Amino acid sequence: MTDMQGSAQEKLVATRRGQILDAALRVFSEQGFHRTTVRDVARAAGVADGTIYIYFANKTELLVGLLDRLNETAQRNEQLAASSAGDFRTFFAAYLRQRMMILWPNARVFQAVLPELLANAELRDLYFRQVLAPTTAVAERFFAAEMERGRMRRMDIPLTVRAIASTVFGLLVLQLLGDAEIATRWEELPDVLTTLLLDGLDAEKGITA
Amino acid sequence: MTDMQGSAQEKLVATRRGQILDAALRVFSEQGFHRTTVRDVARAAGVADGTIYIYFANKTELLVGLLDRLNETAQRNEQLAASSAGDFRTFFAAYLRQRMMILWPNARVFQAVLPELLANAELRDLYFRQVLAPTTAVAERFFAAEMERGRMRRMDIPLTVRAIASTVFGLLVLQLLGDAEIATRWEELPDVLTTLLLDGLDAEKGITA
Amino acid sequence: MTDMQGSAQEKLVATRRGQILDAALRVFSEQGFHRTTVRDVARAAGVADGTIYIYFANKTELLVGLLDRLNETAQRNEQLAASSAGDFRTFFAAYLRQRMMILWPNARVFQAVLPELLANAELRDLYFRQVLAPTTAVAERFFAAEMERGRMRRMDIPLTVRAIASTVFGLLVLQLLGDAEIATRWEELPDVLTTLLLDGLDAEKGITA
Amino acid sequence: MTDMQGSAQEKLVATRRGQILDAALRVFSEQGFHRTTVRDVARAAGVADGTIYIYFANKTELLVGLLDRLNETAQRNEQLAASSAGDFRTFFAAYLRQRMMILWPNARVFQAVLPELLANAELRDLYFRQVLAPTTAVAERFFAAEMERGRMRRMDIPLTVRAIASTVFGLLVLQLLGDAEIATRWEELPDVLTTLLLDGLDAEKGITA
DNA sequence: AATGAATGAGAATTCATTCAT
DNA sequence: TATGAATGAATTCTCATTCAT
Repeated sequence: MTDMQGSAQEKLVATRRGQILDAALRVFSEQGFHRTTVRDVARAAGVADGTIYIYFANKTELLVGLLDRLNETAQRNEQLAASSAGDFRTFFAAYLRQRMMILWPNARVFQAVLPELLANAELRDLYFRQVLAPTTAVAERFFAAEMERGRMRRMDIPLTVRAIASTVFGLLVLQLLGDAEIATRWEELPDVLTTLLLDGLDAEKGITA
Repeated sequence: MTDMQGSAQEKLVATRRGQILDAALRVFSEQGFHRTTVRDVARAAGVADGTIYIYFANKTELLVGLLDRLNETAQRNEQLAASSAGDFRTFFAAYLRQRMMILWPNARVFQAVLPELLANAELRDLYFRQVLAPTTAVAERFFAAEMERGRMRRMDIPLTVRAIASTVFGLLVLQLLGDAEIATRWEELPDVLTTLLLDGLDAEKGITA
Repeated sequence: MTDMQGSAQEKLVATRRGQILDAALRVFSEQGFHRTTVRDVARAAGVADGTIYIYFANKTELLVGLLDRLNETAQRNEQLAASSAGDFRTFFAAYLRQRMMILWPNARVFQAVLPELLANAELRDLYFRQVLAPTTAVAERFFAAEMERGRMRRMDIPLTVRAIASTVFGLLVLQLLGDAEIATRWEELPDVLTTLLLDGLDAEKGITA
Repeated sequence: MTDMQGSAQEKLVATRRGQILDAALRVFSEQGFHRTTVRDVARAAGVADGTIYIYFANKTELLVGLLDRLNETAQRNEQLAASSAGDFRTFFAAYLRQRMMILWPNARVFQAVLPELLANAELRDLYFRQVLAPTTAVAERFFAAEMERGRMRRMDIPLTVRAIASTVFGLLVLQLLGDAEIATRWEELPDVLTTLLLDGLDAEKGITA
């Protein structure tokens, strides 16, 4: 019984945390982390100021909480790409699309979190170690395998992987900076990117093919 | 004589402004805009707190000042790319290298400015209108011309231009987020990117060619 | 119950506001509004600096708060004078005495508030519209009625009313400027003023009568 | 020669001081002493910030300077009233008119100086000792003499003198507080006041006479 | 004498965090 | 648990005053 109480309790706590994080996401992404007061978060969550501190040690932990949820999303989807059946083009297109599908719905989260991530060394390291580095490592292994199998041109794997990740990530940042074209035509991007990154810009190639 | 006094005065003011902006760049990029106090900037610049306000209306104007210098750098180098002699590959490699040569030395500036740029809507709009939009427009015209001349594969110009810009910009951001690989091997990137973006990843193409 | 909690809450808030206003009155009247820091008020009220801002939007609102209390006092006593039974001399003596009884206990408030009232156009307008103009209008109506009834010499009502008000108000100001005679003999003033303003200085009149 | 240089010098200094005081009067009366910066005064006077400190020890001395000029005006006119020929009514009307003629052109000076006079104990004492007390003393002697001569009703001289002074002074303050009636009809006031203060309000007296 | 850049003490205000209820 | 009043450290910005030119 105590056990069941405990888990009901835990679920309630998780719900409350989630509710506060949702509020934090909303206000942080609108006004930025620093311009947002804990009171803003509390109001948005419909709780009192002090209640925030029952679920989070301090204001920064709200950001960490958002980061953790991002991390979970990333991890949940990491396996997806592993199913690399078919030819390289199919694999790559799927890979790209999946990467973008993770990023796009989290645009608001990035708007909320990225500024502080760039400015706060501690947070940056946390994110790098927990999210970026593992993701990069996984991608490197994928691409290395593809290259081994001869399905991909021989290239510098670490830099290429980072370049591809950057293309997607950079598009997100550009959009966060106000680029409307990217925002409105996001769904078209996977195809454009697939062509660009698989076939390249060079006309010679395209024509010969 | 008054004239010369005036210009000497102006030069002194410009020097002082520059000295303060240099200090702001240093401390902002290290601790972030919000964690840095005006006093930190003053100390770093070797002046009194109040002196800052002789040259800048408020703390945010320090950021705008850094942004303006970035803008000037960008504009100074905008013409360079216009010299598009030779074949597309040469043009593109030059274009890429130039883009990166602008960004790389300004990595610190971006570390200082980007977080606030992402978080502050007003600043964001300023940067977008003054820097991003014009730069994108110029690039679109370049690429459109190249495509017309048949030197480049037919592609969606707006999205492709943004994708390429994002690749470079995203690499910068990824590096700012702590990726050591990008930081240490930055000089190798132009070549890797040229291959990636001109020829693509697809082994078929590479082999057939 | 919620209702009672609410009103208890409100009473607490009103108490706190009053406590802070009392402190503000003390320190403002001693050192002047501008020479007094918010910290001074806080210390005098026995609260922390920040607490002031829970009850007042800014330093000036403390002054407005004092002004409002003055206003309330004035309004509460406005009716009193309406009971104009008896002859004109009785009415006038009562009127004068009442006017002075309102002013005199508020001498400190005026010391605190008047300087800023004279210097701050916005505040001045507020006070003029909320207190002075209505009070003058009421007085004009009283005196006009008395004149109509033939109980008072025919005179220019607006200027006479202002002259009488000024005599009382001016005595207060003179006392605030350091005149000890007025301060020590305040209670004798209503009688002296009644004689002066009803009978005049002219010996001829006095003798003939 | 040194002497003449000296006096030329002195005249120049006096002129400069006057120019700065005029500027101070203008800006103080518009914005109030505390809301006005030394830079405001300097700009209004058409000199540099530092120049102010060549002629005045500090900001408060500007106020003292204005007060001194007021003092001089008062003293210059003190004798005027001494010419008390004719009957009491003529004397009193002349006295009143003169008092008001001193005050009225100095309304701006009072707007500039009075708030600080009320708020600053030191300044208040200075003004009281240098201006108010002597003026009151002179007036008391005048009125005492008139009373001795039987030209004036027997009254409490100190309080009556203060009451009369307050009527005039209070009208000025009321006008500074925004009363338009007083401002527009100032010239009519001496007559109204003469009637009020000499004959009184009481209809009985007026009718019998 | 005049200037005005530089100074730095000081003030208003904000806000993360605590804690009694 | 939840509340929100209270706290007071911290921060931005102002401005009287100084002083080298």
